[in-house]
Amino acid sequence: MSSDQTRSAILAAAERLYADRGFGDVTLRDIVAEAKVNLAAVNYHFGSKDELIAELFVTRSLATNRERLNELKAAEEEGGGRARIEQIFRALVGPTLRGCLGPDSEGSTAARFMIRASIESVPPIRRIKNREVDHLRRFIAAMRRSMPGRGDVELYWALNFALAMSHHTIREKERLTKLSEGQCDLNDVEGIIDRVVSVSVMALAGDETKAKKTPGKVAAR
Amino acid sequence: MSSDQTRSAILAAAERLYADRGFGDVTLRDIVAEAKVNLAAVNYHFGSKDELIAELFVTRSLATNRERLNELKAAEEEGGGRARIEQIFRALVGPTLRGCLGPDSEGSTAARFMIRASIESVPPIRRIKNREVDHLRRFIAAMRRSMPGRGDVELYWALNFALAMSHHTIREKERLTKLSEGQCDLNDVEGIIDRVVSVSVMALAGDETKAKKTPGKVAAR
DNA sequence: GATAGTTTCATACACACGTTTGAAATGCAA
DNA sequence: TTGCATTTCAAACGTGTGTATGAAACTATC
Repeated sequence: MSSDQTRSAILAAAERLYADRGFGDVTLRDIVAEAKVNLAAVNYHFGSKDELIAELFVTRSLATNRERLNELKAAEEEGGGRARIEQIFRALVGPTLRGCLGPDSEGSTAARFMIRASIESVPPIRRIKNREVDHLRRFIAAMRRSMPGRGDVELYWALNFALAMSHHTIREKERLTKLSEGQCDLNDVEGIIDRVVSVSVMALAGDETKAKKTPGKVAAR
Repeated sequence: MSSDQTRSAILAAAERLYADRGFGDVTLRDIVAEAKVNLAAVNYHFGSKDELIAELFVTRSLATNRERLNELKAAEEEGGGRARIEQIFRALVGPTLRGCLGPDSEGSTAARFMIRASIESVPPIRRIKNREVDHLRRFIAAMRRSMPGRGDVELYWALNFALAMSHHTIREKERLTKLSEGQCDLNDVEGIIDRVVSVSVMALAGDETKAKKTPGKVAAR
């Protein structure tokens, strides 16, 4: 058996098991059993368990980031260097939501793995996530070009909220289904993207006075 | 030493250690060393490690829920049974944000513990969170009374997004600080609450046509 | 087909973990 | 003080873990 076959058998088995049962409940012995390879193969090919997890996450994460940037680039070219703000948000949250929700969501191991990674947040994955800042800066730059009137702070908050809605919906999709007793259709991915994008745009474009400082009534305590 | 002293020494030590180093890195032996009690005391007083964690989380979580409901109740009484929608969101996200962000955030062990619980999501805590649905239904009911015109689905989504923004901001506060190079002031809790509430209101009250279905341009792929 | 390099394999290591045990100490009521 | 229940303690148990080892099997090159 060639080396690559073993490597990818391990990767596939690990991703499947992690997706199904979470990081906490899956041991190397489970993985090698599923992959039908020897226990020592993991350390031989990946160095350690953490590096295996990291490789899994990096692969999927890079793919998503590439999709995001492609959409962003397309939107900017279409607008001659300035994408419409709505399209920027769409490029930001679309790929993730499409990947993790929707029709493939149940079938796709990759999607379920990324959901797990989002929920459980194990050390090697956290380490990688912290390097994602550069990637997000590209979106901030695009937003700045798109809405030169807004201060940077407003842009950061809008981006933060867009990611918040997107990730939280993925993380808590089961709770939302349960809470709404099935009334919220988590399979209608495009509808969800529309919602998230629409609210994100409102968060940024909405009432300027409100966005800067809502005097608001202090809640009773 | 009376039984209660040992119990609370364990609780305090555990909360402090979990808050500082996370659930994954703290063992029972660390806890009993910090609490200066015997190893067996944990199992004697709590039954198991998971039950200790659960008790910690339940205590803090009940306190937050109580605060939330108090604010909600006050708002509804003030409005004669119908709270303003803005106040409902404020009651929902205010206590959590105030607890986990702001000036106490660094000092308060409880706050840092709850942030950890939000980030790491360990099994016993997940189990408890799943029972939180009933609590959220009270807010849905209040929202329904406040805005009888809206369909339930819209209410569920708005509540989902409000929690999303609140929790994500807490979870990722360090990344947001890093991304914005300190320009987003995570210590200005009331300002953050204003932002979250304002966007939540917009998500619900904003353009009806938009909220139901944004035709929107399908993103380039 | 001999040789060097790569990959597999069974096995064991070392250890950290949560939990259990049974005796000792302590508290408390009669 | 006696007797009984509660609480503490040191020690060990049993298990599951990631990792290391060294020999065997395999592969490719000459």
